[in-house]
Amino acid sequence: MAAEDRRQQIVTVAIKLFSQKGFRGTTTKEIALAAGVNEAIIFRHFATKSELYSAIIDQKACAREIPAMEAEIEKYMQLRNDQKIFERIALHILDTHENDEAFLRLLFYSALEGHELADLFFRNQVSERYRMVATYIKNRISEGAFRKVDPMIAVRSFFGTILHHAITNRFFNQSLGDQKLNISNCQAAERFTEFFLAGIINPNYSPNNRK
Amino acid sequence: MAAEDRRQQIVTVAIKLFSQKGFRGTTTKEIALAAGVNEAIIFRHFATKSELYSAIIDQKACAREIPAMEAEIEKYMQLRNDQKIFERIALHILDTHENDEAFLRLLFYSALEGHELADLFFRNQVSERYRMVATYIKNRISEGAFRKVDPMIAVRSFFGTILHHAITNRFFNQSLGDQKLNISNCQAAERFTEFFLAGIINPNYSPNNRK
DNA sequence: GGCTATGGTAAGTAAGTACTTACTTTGTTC
DNA sequence: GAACAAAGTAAGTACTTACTTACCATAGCC
Repeated sequence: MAAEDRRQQIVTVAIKLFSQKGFRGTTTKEIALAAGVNEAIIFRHFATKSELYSAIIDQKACAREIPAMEAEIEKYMQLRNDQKIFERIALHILDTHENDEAFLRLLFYSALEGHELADLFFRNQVSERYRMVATYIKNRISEGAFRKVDPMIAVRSFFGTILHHAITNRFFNQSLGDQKLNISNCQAAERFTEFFLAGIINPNYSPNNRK
Repeated sequence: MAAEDRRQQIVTVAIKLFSQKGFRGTTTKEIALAAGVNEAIIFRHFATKSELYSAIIDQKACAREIPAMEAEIEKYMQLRNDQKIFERIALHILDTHENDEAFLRLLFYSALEGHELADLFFRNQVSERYRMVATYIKNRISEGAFRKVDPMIAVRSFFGTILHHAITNRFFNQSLGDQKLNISNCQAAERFTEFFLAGIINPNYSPNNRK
């Protein structure tokens, strides 16, 4: 196998294992076994185990988001279609976490073990999205469409709701007994968004009669 | 030192270390060093490292909640003082996580590493609290005081908001750049509750004129 | 066919790891 | 103060860890 392919294969295998057992909990021997090569070739491609982790970080933390999704949200923002905006964001988060469980686990391990992945991800991706949504909410408030709330409170409420749903379903669903909430991501996005918007929309507002 | 005291001391030290570095990431030698004893006496008190973890679980997962707090909430529920109810719950969660960071980390490590602590905690504590709040919301809806929403959606929204705030502030505050939200737990409880209630309260309701 | 670069391996090493053994100290009881 | 149990220790054991060394195999080029 060509060097670059092997390198990528090792990274892919390592992502899976690190996400399952953490950085400390995964041995280079296991990675080699899962990749179907001798342990030594890992160290030919990566000087240390940490360097392998760094390669993962480069690949994951700086991954560009699907621009199609961002464009879609931009469009809905211009149209002032509140329901669609928040529904789309929610669905994106829920789907991402469902399709890439490994990444969610990797993020948490990173935060706990003190690697830089979680920090970089927050800095590069989450923070930016928070800002975007906060700005939109601010605009809607000044238009009179939303009640006068602290945009950051609203943002945390919304993202908190969605993330909590994703994490709870992923990690703790078995533990919840009869308190489960087994609905599709699509439904969840719709209903959490409805609930959120009902709390923030200004009931006295009509688009033709701005404040 | 008496056996029971030493045992408890080892557990206390182990909680701290496991929460910092995880079960797999903490060595029995480190625990012994931090407890100021020889490694062998850990194994005199606990047959294996796992048994030490089990002792922690017994102590943490089944810890009785402050009954005073629960009584307080019960009282507010009877008085139908919505703001106080949710504010008190929120404050309890935020304060718990602030005062016992170790426990939050222990829970996450447990969920990731697949120990039973997280599961037990959810089963014994979280699930119960979800049920209690969901029931209250149901009652308020049938009284006409709250809008007709799915109580589970509302519960996840509320707990999600609060937990997300606690976790974000604890783990990722440094990474958020200018998107920080540095307010006291007291303020956070009050404002998140206000925001939540605004979304769920039935605007046409007055206590003397039930549905 | 010989030469070399490259992808691969077997078999190490030194420093941990959980856990044990054989022994010493210390406080209590009579 | 002798007897004895409990609290403590130093120095192991067998195994695993990240990382290394010295060696093979094959493909491409002359």
